[in-house]
Amino acid sequence: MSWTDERVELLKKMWGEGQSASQIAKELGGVTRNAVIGKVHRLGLSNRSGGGGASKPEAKAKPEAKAKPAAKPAKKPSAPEAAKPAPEPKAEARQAATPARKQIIPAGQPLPPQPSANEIDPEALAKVSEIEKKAKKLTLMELTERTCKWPVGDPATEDFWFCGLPVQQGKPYCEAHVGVAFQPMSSRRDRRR
DNA sequence: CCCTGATTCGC
DNA sequence: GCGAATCAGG
Repeated sequence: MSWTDERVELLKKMWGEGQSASQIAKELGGVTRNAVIGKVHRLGLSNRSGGGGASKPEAKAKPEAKAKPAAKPAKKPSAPEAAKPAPEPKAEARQAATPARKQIIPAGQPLPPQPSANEIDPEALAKVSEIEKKAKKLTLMELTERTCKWPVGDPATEDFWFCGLPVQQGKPYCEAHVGVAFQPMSSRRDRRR
């Protein structure tokens, strides 16, 4: 693929819209995000500003200088995550709803809380039970830093496994489980739907 | 690990 | 001019 006028045009348009290089590359097809970025630079629109006279008095001379002009408007408009986790459940003392068992988990690492029939958004719970069907059902040893560490079932039984779905970046759980793990305290009180 | 853009450098 | 490889951040 070559950079035809049309393709360059689309590139400019998308870049101007704040699309990421990978998105643009995907849209164009036949190119990688590297190609897109390279082109963007060659076109001289690395700085997403249509301003016009993008004066660049200084450019090279300092290969080590890592200047951060900073110009990140809003790349990811999609972020249905508003409420932040208030109480990080890192505490090990969080064993609420295991029916009646000595949930003595051998692992030394902090394990996630049990679903606890607490009061959680019905929706969130529904979501959980839903995804638990798709769960990878991993064993303790199969867990990685990229797998949801939400435990399901009774540790003292064969019927015990970890969710194992892809975690939400940063978090220890998948999206669904993050939902019930980090309850916005707001919805805790006076939550009726 | 996933992602982002920035830079380099052989082609 | 091109873009893979690499670098630097998040």
